[in-house]
Amino acid sequence: MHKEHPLTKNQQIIFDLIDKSPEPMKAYSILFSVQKKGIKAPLQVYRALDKLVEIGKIHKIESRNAFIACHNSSCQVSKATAFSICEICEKVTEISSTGLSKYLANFKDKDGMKYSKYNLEFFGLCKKCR
Amino acid sequence: MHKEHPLTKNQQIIFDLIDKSPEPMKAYSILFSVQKKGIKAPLQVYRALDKLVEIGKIHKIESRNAFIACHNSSCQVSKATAFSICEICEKVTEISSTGLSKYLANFKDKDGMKYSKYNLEFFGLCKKCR
DNA sequence: TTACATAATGTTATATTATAACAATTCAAA
DNA sequence: TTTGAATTGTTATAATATAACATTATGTAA
Repeated sequence: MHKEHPLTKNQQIIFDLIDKSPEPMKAYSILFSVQKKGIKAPLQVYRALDKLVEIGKIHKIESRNAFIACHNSSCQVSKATAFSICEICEKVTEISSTGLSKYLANFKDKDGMKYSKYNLEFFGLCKKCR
Repeated sequence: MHKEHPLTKNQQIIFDLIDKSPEPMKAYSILFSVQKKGIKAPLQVYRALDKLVEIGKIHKIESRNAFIACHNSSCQVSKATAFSICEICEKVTEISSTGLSKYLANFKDKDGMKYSKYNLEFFGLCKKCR
């Protein structure tokens, strides 16, 4: 369980924006959208993004350099992420599969080593784009 | 099975460099290293990298914006990649586990959808850094 | 061989993504 | 109420990646 720190002003503004977006948002597109609210510089955006990622409110889609809000209530989620990405329309969906997360959380490599964190990105075509 | 296209000059130079490197290499560090061989511009590097990724000779570590040579002989490997990454020393190892790759290749999401490609990055501490 | 298509190269410029460094402010805990 | 940590504001710059266009090499089929 986490202590639920309330978000700060910039964090809240940026989280709300990402949370409402139907698609992953990129940092400079976020910057553009929040300039009217007084967030003027890239660093202000990146700092909020870093924090939001750290506390698990958003995730970074590494292959796209973009951010989506987390809608998965699980605690572990910032350390164990999986997404499906449509290679045509770029729609991204967070995958929450107990089977998958258990499998990966317990995965051991050749040396018997377990890992504390993972990120998995699946690529293919979404229903609409098939 | 692939038809084995021989690499072009730039591709070969850049592949050799990455292949010899004990750690993932970044594009501009590659550029710096190959300037004495006549590769002067970022685009020349990125084009070779793109091609090498496409044909599966190297992989991109998305969370690090860096590239490593593939040492996995499997054909599928450019569409199905998994790595372990040490969060202290940044050592990256390609994971080749039949179990893992079968599990992921056959993974279906809630809608019963399968994916043509995936990339998985595990994070933790390597043996030396524990 | 010639000519055609395709891929690769070279080059300049620029777009995109991200962080360094430092000063000022906020805010909760001791 | 002070003090320490986190957050913010700001300017500048670093790091990563692509656009656009001209040229050169390579393979393939007539």
